[in-house]
Amino acid sequence: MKEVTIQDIARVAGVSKSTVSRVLNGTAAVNMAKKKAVLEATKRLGFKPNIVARSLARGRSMTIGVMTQLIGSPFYDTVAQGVIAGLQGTHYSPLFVDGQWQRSDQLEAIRALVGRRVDGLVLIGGDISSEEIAEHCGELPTVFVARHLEAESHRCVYTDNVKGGYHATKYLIDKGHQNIAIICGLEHHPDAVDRLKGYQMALKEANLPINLNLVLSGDFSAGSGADAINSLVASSEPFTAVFAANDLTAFGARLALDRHGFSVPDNVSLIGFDDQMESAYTTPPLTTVRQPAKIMGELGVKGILKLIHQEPFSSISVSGDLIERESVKQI
Amino acid sequence: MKEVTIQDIARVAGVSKSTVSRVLNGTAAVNMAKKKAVLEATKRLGFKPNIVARSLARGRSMTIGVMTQLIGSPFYDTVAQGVIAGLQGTHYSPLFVDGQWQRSDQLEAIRALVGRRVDGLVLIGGDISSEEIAEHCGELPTVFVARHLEAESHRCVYTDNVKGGYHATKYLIDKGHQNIAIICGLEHHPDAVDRLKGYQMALKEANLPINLNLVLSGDFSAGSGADAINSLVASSEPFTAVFAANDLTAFGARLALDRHGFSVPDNVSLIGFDDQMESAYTTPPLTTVRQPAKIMGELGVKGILKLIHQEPFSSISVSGDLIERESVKQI
DNA sequence: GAGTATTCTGAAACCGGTTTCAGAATACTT
DNA sequence: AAGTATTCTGAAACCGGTTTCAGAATACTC
Repeated sequence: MKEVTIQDIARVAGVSKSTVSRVLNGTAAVNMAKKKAVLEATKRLGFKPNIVARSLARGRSMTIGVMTQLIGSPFYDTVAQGVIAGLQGTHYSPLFVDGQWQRSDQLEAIRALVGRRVDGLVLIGGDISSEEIAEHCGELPTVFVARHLEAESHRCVYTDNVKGGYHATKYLIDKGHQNIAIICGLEHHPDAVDRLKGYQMALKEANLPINLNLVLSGDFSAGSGADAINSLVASSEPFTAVFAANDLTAFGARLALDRHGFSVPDNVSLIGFDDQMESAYTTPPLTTVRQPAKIMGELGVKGILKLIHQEPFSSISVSGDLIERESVKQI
Repeated sequence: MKEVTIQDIARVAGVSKSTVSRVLNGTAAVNMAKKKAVLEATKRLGFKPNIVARSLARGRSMTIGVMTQLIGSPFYDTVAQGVIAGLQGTHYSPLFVDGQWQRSDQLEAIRALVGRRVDGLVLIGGDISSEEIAEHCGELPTVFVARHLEAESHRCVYTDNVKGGYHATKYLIDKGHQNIAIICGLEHHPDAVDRLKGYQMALKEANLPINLNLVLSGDFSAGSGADAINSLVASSEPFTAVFAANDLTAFGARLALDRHGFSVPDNVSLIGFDDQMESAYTTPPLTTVRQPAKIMGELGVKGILKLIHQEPFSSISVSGDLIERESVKQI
């Protein structure tokens, strides 16, 4: 099926290509009669502009490339939703690629976006370096969301994970807990190390010792949460509260605690991080640190649009709120 | 920053554009020396092909448009992951758009993809009609995933939701339950009506009455699951088991049951649908009907690639497995 | 009514690639 | 060595739009 082109319309309407283009884009005044003829032909032939050709000619594609880490990850998905929402009503549309948590895939994904000549890049999370970004993106307007890079501190939207980890831990301490375990996220993941840092800060501030037997490794998955609890219980190290690096980990921990006969929150208090959709409906509902993921996505979009229009933009740090539900108990 | 073009390479390597193109694509034999010169210039200048221009010239974009319903929905995200996995290693890359569950957004999204001249379309879920598809997509190779349209029965990949609903209900009946409530999904959503149909089928087959007081409305959200249980309990209609239209609904139901003092599974058995990631870690772990979402995504990709290469393809129905965990008890 | 300013419009160049076509260079026959 | 087949290669056309430019048509001055 041959697609209808601007040329066809020109022929039918009895004008030149240029005039058709002008009418369709309103880029210049056109005689009323011709304008009408063009519009009618457009409608009659069912013309749909070829965006590829237009992008090439204009040198702009009106798309924003969005790299996410893993479609299906509750947190990153929510950020992505914020990006979608933020783009609503602008003339830009998002083009998503998936980094699959892999450095190589991320680079590949970015290359694909750059090759498609996106007008801007929103990178959600990930762990590629400033140098790699510079090499691949050059002058392309770029904003980092849910990530804070020293060298890019003029264009990041992020939450302070140290503060978040601190708040969570402080909250447990204020509730009278002293033996607080932490189940960490991926070892080298910046968010994970920051949350751990916050945990340590809060303990230190309260003059509580940092007991390495209570620092459990994990990888942000539910399974790792369960494993961590299993090994903790096996070690018979006493504890009354657990801070999980994210909600998913908390879910796993919660089940494992249950298996070992610990009730949440009566025997053990549990706090998560993220506030994913399901967390309000676990039994008991999970107390957690909410990251304003959607808002971060929206702010990222605002930022990229500013950069595209050459307006100034600088990093924004949004704060996570502690959502008190029922998984933590005063002792 | 001016991008490096094929013309620049031609100049540096002392050959014509055509030759550069031939070397880069391997479309024709080229003298060894020139080939080398071209490759070297390419590397030295850091050439990155302009995919927009290439797409225009080739008339193919090497991208597959993927419309999902809502980034962040556990089930659809898993399908999307299958699509990503299926495309791995092919030369196609996915371009995601989000239908936001809205008919208008879906049409808009499809228009955007068609305008970008994607080579094929994978539509995950949604509720636009065959006619609308025909109008917007024309001859464009298209595959429907997680959806079964009568008029498109030559290109769908779907699970039999009637069968799934039947299995779930039958399982409860086999466990001795007679008063089985169902919390439905969105009223006009095909998956929801099919699951309800399966529920009714199983009851009828077992000669159990269909008690309309046990048919609760819902919308696939956790909140609607909780609401449904609240109104069910308020009605004081006796029940011993609940079949939720999806896992998220089951989570909400589980919490509400807990609030009303019903223990799962001791007082009430609960079964879900989808088997989303979190379901294995609820307390108790949720018995559910697993939809092979990822596999469906992969099969969808296989299908679209076949269609693009003009090979035959016909609909595939995959079956959901019942995953027995601990939320259902024999009575 | 001649001269100038404005508004329209089509031809042609352009965006950055691919592909056709025909001629040049080389290799193979006899 | 002449004739033919084969392999390479560059010029030019093309993909489907946008934009520049210069000329045509119209409107406005005095």
